[in-house]
Amino acid sequence: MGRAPCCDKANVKRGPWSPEEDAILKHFVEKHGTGGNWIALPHKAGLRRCGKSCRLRWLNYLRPDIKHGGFSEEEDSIICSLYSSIGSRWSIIAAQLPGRTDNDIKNYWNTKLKKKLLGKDIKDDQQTRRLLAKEAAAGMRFNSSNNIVSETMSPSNNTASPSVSLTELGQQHKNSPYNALEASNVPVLLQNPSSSASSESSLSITPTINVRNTDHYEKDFSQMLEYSSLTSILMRALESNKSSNCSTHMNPSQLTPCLINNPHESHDVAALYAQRGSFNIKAETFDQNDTQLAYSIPYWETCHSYQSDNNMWMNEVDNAADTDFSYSLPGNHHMNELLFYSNTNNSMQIKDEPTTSEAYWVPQLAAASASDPKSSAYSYILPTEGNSNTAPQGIFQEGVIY
DNA sequence: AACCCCTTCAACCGCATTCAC
DNA sequence: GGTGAATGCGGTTGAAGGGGT
Repeated sequence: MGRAPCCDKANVKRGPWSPEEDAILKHFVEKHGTGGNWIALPHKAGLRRCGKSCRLRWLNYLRPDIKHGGFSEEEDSIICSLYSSIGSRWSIIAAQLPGRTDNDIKNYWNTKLKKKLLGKDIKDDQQTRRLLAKEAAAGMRFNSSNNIVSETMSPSNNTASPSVSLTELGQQHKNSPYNALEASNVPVLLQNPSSSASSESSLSITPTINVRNTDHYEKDFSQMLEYSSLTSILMRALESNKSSNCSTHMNPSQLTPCLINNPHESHDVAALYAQRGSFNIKAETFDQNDTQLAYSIPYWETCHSYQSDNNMWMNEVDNAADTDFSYSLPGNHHMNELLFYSNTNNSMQIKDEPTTSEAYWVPQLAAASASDPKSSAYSYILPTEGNSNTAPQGIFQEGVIY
């Protein structure tokens, strides 16, 4: 047997709420709470409304922490960044903006923000997101230390207090194309071992997420060994927010698991750091002696991604004349898995079909020191192809805060 | 004043998921 | 495990209001 019937739809009032109805609902909820049952609430409160309507009215308008009025520049920025990354998932975006409702943000986006940012030549959602990604990529700048300054995310002071955890995100959307946010993956990587014993990592944009969970990396590392013949990989994401002690501006919700693959049996490199939407990437290759190899890509590239007509995620490099860099997403992969290949002449290109579909979470972390960015970069050495005597060796320092 | 067009945003709708039985 | 109500979400609608002619 199921539950009792919801409500008598023939006898409920519809349309705009009167001030009297608002007062009744507000008074009732503040005094008694929802009781975990919105369907029964209108009857108890003496309202001729559907429970669903009551819930909507309370959540979107009456509850006390609702922020009415115009959106700030910072809120605009967060909305744009998240929209370019995850699309129209308003509830998640709203979770980043305390006091704002998903309905609010959705309306604001559709009526104002989209036009304000992108002009009136918008044909469809896909174009919108692509343009936004370009905007975001254009917002990436280098400071004098050659570190990234993300102007578009710019949550350095973290005024947003997210109310949704990554675990919740993963659970809510485990079947979405973005299911790399699954709880089983994300919190482990982003967990701060030095913090409380909470099993969940808050979706916050704070430096505290940047602590390595070595157990996970060891496991990750061993998996990687099975598939890669890379000689050495260095991953780093440099950012300049030294004032907050090595914080990254990146929002964890935008992190992308990356597939590292080397189908060419050469010393190709796939060194990467990615977030959906726009991202900056620097690829460098080192041998076991930590000597930088000649075919490293010694400069930053600003890339941005977009969804192609056949729903494939593609990327573009802003300065394609310098580097032919690209990634593809095979059809049997999640959309947010990335493949990075390179040949050995300092250009990167898509080669053969991948030989593995394993995905790896990539350290999302930033270097602590602008003067010596390598000092806190994450790196590990992989055995050279054909040299089975070379013991796999991960190199990382326990407890290092990036 | 009347009409039209556009913008805004609260509310609704349909669907997918969760949950109680 | 099956069923159906409850809940949550995103897309859409339509009333209200403002501005222009």
